[in-house]
Amino acid sequence: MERGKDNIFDIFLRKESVFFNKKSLQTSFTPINIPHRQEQIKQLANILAPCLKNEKPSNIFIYGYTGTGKTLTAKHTTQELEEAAKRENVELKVVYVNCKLKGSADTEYRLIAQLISALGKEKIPITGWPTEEVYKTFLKILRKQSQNYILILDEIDQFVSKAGDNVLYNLTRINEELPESQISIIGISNNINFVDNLDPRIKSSLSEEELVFPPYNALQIQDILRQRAEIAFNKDVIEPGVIEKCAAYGARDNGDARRALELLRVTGEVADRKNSKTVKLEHIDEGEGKIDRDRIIEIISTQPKQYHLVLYSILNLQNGKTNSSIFTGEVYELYKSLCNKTSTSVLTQRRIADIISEFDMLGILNAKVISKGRYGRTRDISMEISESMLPKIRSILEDNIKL
DNA sequence: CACCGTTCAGTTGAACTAAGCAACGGAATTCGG
DNA sequence: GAATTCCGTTGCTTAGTTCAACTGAACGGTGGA
Repeated sequence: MERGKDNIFDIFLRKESVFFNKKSLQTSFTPINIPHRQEQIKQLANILAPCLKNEKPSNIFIYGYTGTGKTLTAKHTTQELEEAAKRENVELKVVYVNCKLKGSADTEYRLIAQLISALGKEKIPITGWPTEEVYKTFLKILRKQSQNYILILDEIDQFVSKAGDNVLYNLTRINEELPESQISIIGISNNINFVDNLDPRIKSSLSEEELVFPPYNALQIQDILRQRAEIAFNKDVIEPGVIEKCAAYGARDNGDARRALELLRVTGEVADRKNSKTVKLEHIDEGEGKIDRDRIIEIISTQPKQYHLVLYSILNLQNGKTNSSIFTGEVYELYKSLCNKTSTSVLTQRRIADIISEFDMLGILNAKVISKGRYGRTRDISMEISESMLPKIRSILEDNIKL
């Protein structure tokens, strides 16, 4: 066969795209300058600056809703700081860890292990060591080089709700055992009330300085989108009003710039798929639906099998009876029979209750504890997912369960 | 009718267990002389 | 006899289990008006 002639990817390669460089719309992208966060960057820089003179900067706590640029600002500022430190010949190391990632940094042991692997080549086994030993290794690495360390702990609230605040206490105390180096912590949290439930000692040392990121308003999001769109799209492919509408979408959602960016990206993809030369307003509506779908499908399909069985049970129960509530007991019964059918080991009701409340936290279910009076208490469970997605989800689950 | 103790079906926290894993140290095996 | 490999033991984390205390309003009985 002649090379390239009938290759199915040729269509894809030759196809014209509205995108020039899609990367700038992805969440991982760090732009050179960050609009409407100059104030926060300046504050953060001021707080961190002392480490350029080998003094320990205060620990910092950053709050703000999702998509208000917390992570971006922290990364950007520390990056600049690192560069400045290099110029000034100051030893400085910045470590970023996202504590939310399930199974990688959601326990004390794993968080420290993550920190260690971020700092160097030292290997920590997944399990088997005493946590104390992991701390020792961590300290050893810190001690090896006398320098300043800045630890960025992203989504720290998620971590503490799972693993407790023990680690934070230990981390804040480490400085006492390290005369030659200093570590400072930047904690990032979406949850404003998070520090209130913290041990007062940790609270005071962790939030020596606090930074609040206000939500962006629609105009600010527009600026952000324009800046990114400049890089992301080809010239003149975006029709008037598109940016504004995407921005409005983000602004409606607690000033969430991330969602607005995502929407713009997905909208562009829709335009591409429709072979449209420009990104039109009507593409947004389609993008808007797709964005939620993608997110939920992503979450669901990455869950383990037992979770799928539970969700599938709930899905079926809801199908059976329209609009009346589903209770934990029913879910468990159906779940058990599903386990038998698929020859999966049956977990206890205790665990299933936990799984249900995890789904609740993920926003896939709505599970509220109610009392049915003399008929006990239970959770009132309902799906939080739009009707139109259910078939798709059902097929994902069925695929995974292998009925 | 208002009040109040009972009751149910889970919830929730804590202690416990099994499965994996790594390190340790002694026993068994290998090796070079 | 020293070096290396093997293997059982110990001690750890973690997901899940077991145990038991707790919960909160509907039910139904009681007494009062």
